[in-house]
Amino acid sequence: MAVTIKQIAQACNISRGTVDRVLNNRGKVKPETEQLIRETANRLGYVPNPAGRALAAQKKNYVIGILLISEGIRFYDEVIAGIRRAEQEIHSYGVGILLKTMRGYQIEKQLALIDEMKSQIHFLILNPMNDQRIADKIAELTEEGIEVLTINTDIEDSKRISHVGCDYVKSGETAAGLLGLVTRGKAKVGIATGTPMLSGHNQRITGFHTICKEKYPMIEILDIIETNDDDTCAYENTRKMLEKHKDISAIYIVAAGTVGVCKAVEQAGLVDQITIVSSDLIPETRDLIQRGIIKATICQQPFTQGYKAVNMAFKRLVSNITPTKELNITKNEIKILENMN
Amino acid sequence: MAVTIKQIAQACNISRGTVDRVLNNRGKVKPETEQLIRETANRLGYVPNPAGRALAAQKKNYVIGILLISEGIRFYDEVIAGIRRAEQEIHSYGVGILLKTMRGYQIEKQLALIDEMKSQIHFLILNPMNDQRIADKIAELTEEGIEVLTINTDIEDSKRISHVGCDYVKSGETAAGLLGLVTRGKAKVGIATGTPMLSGHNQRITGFHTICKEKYPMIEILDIIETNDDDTCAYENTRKMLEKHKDISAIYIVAAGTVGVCKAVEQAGLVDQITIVSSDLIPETRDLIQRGIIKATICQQPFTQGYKAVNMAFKRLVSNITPTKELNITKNEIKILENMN
DNA sequence: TTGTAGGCGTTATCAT
DNA sequence: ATGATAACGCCTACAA
Repeated sequence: MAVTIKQIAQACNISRGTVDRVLNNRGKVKPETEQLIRETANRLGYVPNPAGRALAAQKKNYVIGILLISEGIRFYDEVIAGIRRAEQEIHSYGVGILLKTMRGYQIEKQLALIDEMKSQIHFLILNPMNDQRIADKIAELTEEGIEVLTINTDIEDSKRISHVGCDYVKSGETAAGLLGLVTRGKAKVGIATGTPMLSGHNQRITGFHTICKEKYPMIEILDIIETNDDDTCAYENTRKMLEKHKDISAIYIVAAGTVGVCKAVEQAGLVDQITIVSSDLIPETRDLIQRGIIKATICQQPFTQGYKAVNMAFKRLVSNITPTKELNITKNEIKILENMN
Repeated sequence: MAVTIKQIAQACNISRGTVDRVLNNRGKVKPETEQLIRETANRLGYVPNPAGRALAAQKKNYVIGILLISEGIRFYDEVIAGIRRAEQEIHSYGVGILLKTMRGYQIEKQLALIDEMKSQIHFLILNPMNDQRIADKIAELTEEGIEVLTINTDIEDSKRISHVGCDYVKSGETAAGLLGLVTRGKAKVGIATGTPMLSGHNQRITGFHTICKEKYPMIEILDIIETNDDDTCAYENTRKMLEKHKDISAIYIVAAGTVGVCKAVEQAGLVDQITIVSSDLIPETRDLIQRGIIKATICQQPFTQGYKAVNMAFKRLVSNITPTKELNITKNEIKILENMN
């Protein structure tokens, strides 16, 4: 059986309370006592019992706040599904979830929503914009004892304790690697990105570009258009691109707007000529794969992102366990018709 | 806060002990009391608190037995890694793991090992051979209060409470689907299976065959050889196959023996002509992918299989939670160079 | 600075 | 058939 605080107390001829004070750095312990306790704890290999901790932590009624820029973006449905699943599991431990969502990328709005949530939460899972003011807000929250974990998008030089998300560069590399295989290394590609304002989108393009250059020199990137993560815009710009470049043989869809891009390709009657690789898997994508329009899509485990983020927050609050890794990277999964689901 | 036994007891004007007896079906309760308690529990939405249960279960010193036919098969390294990770996590709950491994497919040996473990364990995770005697043994254990969960390979018509493993048919379908994409639907394929004695191997071939027939009529299966999951045998038989069928343009490696197959292809100087798709990802496969010999491999989340199996056993023992699903199917992941790790 | 005691929810044992 | 009580490991408020 595992070592307990009680056993350490006995071994040191001291009370449980004091051992607890040392092990949880609550101070007010004589240095030599502390020394002794730490040594015995290490010697016996003490590992806190999560069940005990959870039980004791219940009275605190912890709330985990979550703020996502998810409105109007279907991708987040799965992230939220993961959050809900985790919520069920932690509910019986007396920990609750406060989920807020927003639409669009306005810094002020995000700051305001964070402030609004602040008083009701003990931890924040944030889908941040990459801006200094957000980083400052994270620092402020941390000061006040509310730690922050970023999800899906990270933010540079901030005090967030950890990040859960995919490796966007590798996502682009995977898309290129797969396209290289499928086209036998020879293609003229049009890239449909979301917006250059989101680093994740840019990183995907970087990764895609790198692999093309290094491994598939015969894959040529003809054009890069923006969809603004919007299908109408995607349709319009793809249509123009197809008119401009009659020799396009492949399209890499970096972000949302998938339906619009594919509509343009279909209407131009180019389905058989153009190999389309997309990103993420929403129901519409599934449909397009089933119809053979999209050949493959690169996914980033959105469910896992939501589930894992909540679980890390939970462990931090209830079991006082700090995330071991600063970066928790989800897999870049290749989905084709046969392994889609 | 969630509803507790105590609250139910108060609401019914009765002691916690009785409520516990009802909720855990220990009998010795007056029918009308039972009725009342069940109703209030449902009405209030009682969900047992896992932390409380875990704490109380500790004194039992549960041991989860695991028996794998893993010796000499590198694939299982990852399964075992998953088991070890889960072991660490459940250790502090006072639950231990007893892992036994065996080599080769002799029914008697497996039966003997199960008997040997029986007295020391409270649950068995089994990698079973598909034989009636094993099914009978599972029934016997279940009778005696030791429930059984199958891992990686399932067994028909047995009393195992659940199964963790991949969908082998879909694995084969995925391999074919990917090969179809890469070869643009036109290939002459040689299949290297392990042994027709293992249903998983056969199911992969079935899936592969189905997709070829339905979706890629121009993919022709020229030959099927056996590797016996052994590299020497794989090398020899691949060599012969390559001599016999000069026009082979792709190979699907169904099971182990990957290194042997690839060695034969390399020695025949056919690396550039033959597209190889394999199954699973051991270090040697990784190397072959890096060298461009293998283009893609279909994986089945071995780590997750081990981890999940132990966790389900743990929950069953400690929290009295029966697996919701009878089948827990892991994903068939497509790995190419760029998303391998 | 240190010790004591009670409670978190569940289960087991012993008494009634 | 039912109730009372102690125990699991941890945390905390209060007492010393």
